[in-house]
Amino acid sequence: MHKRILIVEDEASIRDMVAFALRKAGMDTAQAADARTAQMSIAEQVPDLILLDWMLPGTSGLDLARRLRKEELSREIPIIMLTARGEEMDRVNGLEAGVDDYVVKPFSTRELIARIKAVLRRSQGDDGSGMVELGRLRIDGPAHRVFAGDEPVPIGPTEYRLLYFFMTHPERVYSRAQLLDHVWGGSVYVEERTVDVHIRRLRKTLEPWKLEDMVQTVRGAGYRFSASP
Amino acid sequence: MHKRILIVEDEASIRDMVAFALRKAGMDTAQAADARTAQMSIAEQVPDLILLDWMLPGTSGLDLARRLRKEELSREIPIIMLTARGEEMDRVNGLEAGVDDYVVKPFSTRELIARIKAVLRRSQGDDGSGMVELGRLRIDGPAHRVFAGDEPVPIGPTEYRLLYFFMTHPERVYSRAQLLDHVWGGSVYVEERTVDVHIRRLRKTLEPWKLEDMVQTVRGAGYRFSASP
DNA sequence: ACAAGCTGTCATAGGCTCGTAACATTGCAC
DNA sequence: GTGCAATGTTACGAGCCTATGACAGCTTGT
Repeated sequence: MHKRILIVEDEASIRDMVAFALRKAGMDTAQAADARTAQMSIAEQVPDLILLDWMLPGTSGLDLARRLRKEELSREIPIIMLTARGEEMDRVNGLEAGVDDYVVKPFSTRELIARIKAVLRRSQGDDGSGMVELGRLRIDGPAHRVFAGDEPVPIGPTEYRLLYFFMTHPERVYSRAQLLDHVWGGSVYVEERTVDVHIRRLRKTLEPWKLEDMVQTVRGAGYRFSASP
Repeated sequence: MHKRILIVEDEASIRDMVAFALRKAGMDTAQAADARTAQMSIAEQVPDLILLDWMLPGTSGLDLARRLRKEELSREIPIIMLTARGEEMDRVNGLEAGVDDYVVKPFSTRELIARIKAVLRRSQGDDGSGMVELGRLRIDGPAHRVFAGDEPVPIGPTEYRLLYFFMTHPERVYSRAQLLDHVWGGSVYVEERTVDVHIRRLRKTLEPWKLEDMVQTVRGAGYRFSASP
């Protein structure tokens, strides 16, 4: 099943180059030269992943990323930022905006494709059925249910979204701001500390199955979901 | 360890200028004015990277690139193409031929060197995934985690940053002042002896895996991180 | 309208880290 | 071997970060 990648980049030569490489790698591509076109393209057909240039005429890539995170339609789409050399220092900002990964120009298409595949793999639990499994935990997306072993786990809406995000993005640290962007959606303003509370609640719901250790605190950085202690 | 760069360019003045800049940047250079000479040079000593002019008398740079990709000996050598303005549209062809990057003339030597370093870095196992490995130690940047073999190593924030710096800059001595600058970030003032304490703490966290000898004292100079005793 | 379930915020408690100072050791020059 | 300088160790109080429980406002279902 071919993945659809939306390339948002104002420089035509780079856009074409990337599009060519991706098609050769068996992906479908759509292109946009600016934020407006990008949003129209998304409205028309939701891509599986967005490659987003940092510098865009008009609305910057970062702004567009933030905006996409606020829309229900586009919140779940993974985003990879393309940044020029020297813009690396802004990584932090991008990560806070809920960007999934970065590729620094100049990049080889091989590297780019590897990253794309990595992000797609991460954010899809692999089989596209909506089922994700990690350790003894299993989450059934379509059914909106969580299982520990065979037993169903009672869980509230926000905790469910949080857990779902963690299950689809395991083994990686996320700051409170990132979690807010990915799980809450950025359109709402809530205190960062609120994340702590929901982490606590998630741990508590996992306690009966002794799985609370999967939610790990990384002091000074954020939280991580992992199968290994 | 100096990298060897082969410059394939018919215009002698450009060739010399580039060679001069690269040597100043601590790289070794070899030169060739045409495809035939280039292949002989490679046969004699395999370079770490090839700078290849797009336009060459006789066999074009693109053809040479294709040819090099077919040879077992030269298949893995990264290639950077030098193209004149207006030739950008041909990027696609270059990609197809397995070119790693492009630099458009006229270029500054600083840019060229940056590109070379970026490509070399990528070709050396730094795949941009944020994973660093040295001896039995492995550090996973995105996950913010350290492993000794397969076991996770519990580690605090500062020790983590210190270890991360060491892992990315191994086999080299750093004074306490340098470590403060790189790990603590020059804007804070702390006693130099504080470094000693953190070195001690780092060694202690590595002790359970008998890896404490990787952190080595260089009396009168500072500390060094190394895989060999 | 009422009950039950959720959520975001706060205040407080609890732990963990960090930078220093003080003291112990080691290495080196003479 | 002596003595000085550099490094190793340990202990500790302050400060920072997280965990936790309580609470009032909301939403949903009855």
